[in-house]
Amino acid sequence: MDSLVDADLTALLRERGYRVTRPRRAVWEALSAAEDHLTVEQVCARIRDAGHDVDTASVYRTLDLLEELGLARSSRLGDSDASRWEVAHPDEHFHLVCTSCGRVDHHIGSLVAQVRDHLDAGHGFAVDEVELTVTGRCSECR
Amino acid sequence: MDSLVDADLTALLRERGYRVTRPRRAVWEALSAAEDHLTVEQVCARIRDAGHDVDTASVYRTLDLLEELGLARSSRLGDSDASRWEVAHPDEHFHLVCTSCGRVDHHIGSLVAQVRDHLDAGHGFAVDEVELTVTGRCSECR
DNA sequence: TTGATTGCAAATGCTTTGCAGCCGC
DNA sequence: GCGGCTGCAAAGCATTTGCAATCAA
Repeated sequence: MDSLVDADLTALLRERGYRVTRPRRAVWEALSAAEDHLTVEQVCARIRDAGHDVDTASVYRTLDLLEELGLARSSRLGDSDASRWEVAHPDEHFHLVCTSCGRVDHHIGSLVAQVRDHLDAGHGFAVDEVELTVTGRCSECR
Repeated sequence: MDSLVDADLTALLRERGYRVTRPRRAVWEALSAAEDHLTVEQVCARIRDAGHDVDTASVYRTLDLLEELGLARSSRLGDSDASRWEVAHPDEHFHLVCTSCGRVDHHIGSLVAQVRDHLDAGHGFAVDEVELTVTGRCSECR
């Protein structure tokens, strides 16, 4: 699996004139393998667990780069003050944050697209990004 | 105007067993008078402009209190890392952030309610808060 | 070789906290 | 007067930055 993931990253980096380095591969692998959203600290931890060691500053720099490349996406979820990162999925989705168990679910649907269409069509606002976060209690905690 | 605004705050504070102090009134007045969203630093500045002087820490504490009372609302808008505060309007709205001029518009509509209904009805998720932020370019900047 | 990239450490900026003194009740 | 609140200063975190050393190309 890593090979495919790696191929994507490598190709994109080269294409844009960036170098393919170990920190960059490590961050990307940690992020791709993650089920949930990761803080920078968690990304570092997973890289360490995988036997590598990458400086926190480099992780920040790499995540910013991945975002610029369209491969990663950051959001501020819940009440924590640390940004959380995930792989940028092509489909638009939003987040359901449970205030009780802390779980973050993805919810894929037409809602985000509806917002986009609504604004594009009638309000002269050129939508770039739609960020929708819903907090509450999930089905298991309610 | 201030008198009405003040009356609301005073009554609510007393009711909940909190004291009515000058910093609390000053923060509330600054926030109520503001058209747009204010950072903590901006709240301090406006209070100073009004001839008072309040410590930043107290402003933070007061804003947290106002949020708990349901009078104020905070959000992280755009790319800035400082929270921005506004009076908690009873109607649900979302924010349109222009990445070019930085302006933040309120947009009132049924969209937020739609999201809420959608989730409440079919997904077993007890919605507490819906936060919707749209970034892009406003009609004047596009 | 060459310059982009990293690691390290220091700096920055927002926010929180401990505590002594003050002031609303 | 009592105890909640404030102001002050220091601490806490997440994030950024300067710079010399490193390493991909």
